[in-house]
Amino acid sequence: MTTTAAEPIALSRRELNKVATREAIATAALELLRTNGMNGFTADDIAVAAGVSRRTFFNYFSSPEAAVASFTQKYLDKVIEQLLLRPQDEPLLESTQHALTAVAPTDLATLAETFALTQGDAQLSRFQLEAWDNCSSKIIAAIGRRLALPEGEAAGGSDANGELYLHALVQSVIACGRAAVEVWFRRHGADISAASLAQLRELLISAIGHLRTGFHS
Amino acid sequence: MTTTAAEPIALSRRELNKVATREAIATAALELLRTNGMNGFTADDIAVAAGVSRRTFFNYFSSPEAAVASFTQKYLDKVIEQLLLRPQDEPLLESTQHALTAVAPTDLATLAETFALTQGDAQLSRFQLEAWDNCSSKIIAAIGRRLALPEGEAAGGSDANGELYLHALVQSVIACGRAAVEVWFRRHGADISAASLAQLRELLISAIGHLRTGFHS
DNA sequence: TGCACAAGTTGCACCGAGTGCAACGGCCGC
DNA sequence: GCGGCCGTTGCACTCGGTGCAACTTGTGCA
Repeated sequence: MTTTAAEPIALSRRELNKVATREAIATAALELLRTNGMNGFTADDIAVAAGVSRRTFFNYFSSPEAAVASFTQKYLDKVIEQLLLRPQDEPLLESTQHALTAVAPTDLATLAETFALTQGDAQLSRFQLEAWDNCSSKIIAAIGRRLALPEGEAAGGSDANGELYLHALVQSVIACGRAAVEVWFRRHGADISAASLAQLRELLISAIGHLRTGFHS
Repeated sequence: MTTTAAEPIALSRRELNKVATREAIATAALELLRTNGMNGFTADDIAVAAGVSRRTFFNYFSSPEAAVASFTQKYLDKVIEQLLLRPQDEPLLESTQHALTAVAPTDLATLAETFALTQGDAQLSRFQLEAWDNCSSKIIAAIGRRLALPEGEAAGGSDANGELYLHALVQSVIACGRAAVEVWFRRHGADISAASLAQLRELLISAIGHLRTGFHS
C-alpha cells in the first residue's frame, strides 16, 4: 500500500556517510527544537548534538531553519512521488487526494509537528513557506514536462493560456494543503495523536475537495 | 476611480517624521537593490543612503530583506483596502477582481519590479512569500470578523466546515495572484512598461477567473 | 515662553549566522 | 600499498540583529 518504490541503487561508502551525516544533523535540529523551543538553540548546538563541526553543519544546511524545514520538504517530496505514480490522464485534483492518502501517517506526523513547532518564529515560518513553494515549483515542472513531451506544446489550448491555468491550479492545490494544516493547527494545537492526524488527513482531502467542487460563496 | 479613501487624520510632527524616515529607508533599500543587485548592499549601506544610523534602520525593519518586502506589503494592503470597500454580499472572487482593477498602476509597477528584482535570492524571495502570506491572514481575519458579527457564527454552515472553506478559498486566491505574477515574469522578465503591466493585470484577473470557473483538467 | 517628560536616535558592545580558505584525514582507484 | 580525490575541520572575517545607556527632539503643561 505504501508503494515506496525506492530505487535499489548501490550507494558507495562516501555517499552513505553523507546521507547519514545529513540525517544526523536534521534530527539533531528537530530534537533541539522540540526541547529548547523556537529560539533556544544555535547552529553550534546542532553541530555538537550531531557530532560534527559547526563548519560541516553549514556544508549541509544553509541555516538552522533550513535544517528544520528539511522535514517539511521531505514530506512534500513523498507526496510528489506518489503524485507522479498516478495515471497521467487522471485529473490532478483527484491524483492529489489519492497521493495524500498514500503517504504513511508517520511522515504526516513530522509535518504536523514541525508546523506546530515553527509557529511563532518568523524565520522558521518563512522557511516553511519556502518548502511549500518549492513543492509548487516541482509539481509544475513535472507536469509541464509531461505536457510538453507527448504533443509538442500546442494541444488542448495548453500553450499560452494553459501556462497560467497550470500555475494557478497547482499553486491553489498547495494553498489548500497549507490551509488544511493551518485549520488543523487552530483546532488541535500541537496534538500529534493518531486521531488528530486522522483529522488532519481528512482536512487535507476536504480542502482539495473544495477546490474540485469550486468556490461560490 | 482610484478611490484612495485616505483618512484625513492630522499627524503630529513626531508621527510625520517617523513615516518620512520609514519611507526614506525603504526607498533607499529599493534604490540600492536596483543599482547593486541582489547581494550588493548591506544594512549599513541602506542606513547611510537613508541618512540614519544603522541602529535606527533596525528600529524600522528587522532586516534589509524586510525593507524591500515592505513594497509588496504596501501593494497587497492597498488591494485589501479596495476589497473591503466592496459590498459584503458580493462573492469574494468577484470582489477580488474588482479590487485588483481599482488599484493604481503605479503600485502594481513596484510590485512587479520588486518581484523581478528579488528573483534569484533565497532570503529576499522568502520575505516576498511572507508578504503574500500575511495578506492571506489579513483577509481571512477581516472576512472572519464579518461573518462572526451579524449572525452569531452558526449561519450558512459557516461554523466548523466553513472555517476550512474560508481558509482554502482565501489562500487559493492569494495563490492565483502569485501564479499570475510568476507567469507574467516568465514571459516579460523585468519589463515594467505600461503594456507589460497591463498584461500582468490581465493575468491577475484571469487567474482569479480560473478559480471562479473551477479546475477540471 | 520655559520646563519637565516622553519618544526617537545614536553609538557601543556583543552574539550568532554565514563563508572563503587552507590544512588535515579518510575513502577510492590502481 | 600508494597517490589522488573528497569531505571535514579550524580559523578568520563580514554582516545581521539586539540590549543598553546616553543623548536629542518633539510634546504637554503651567
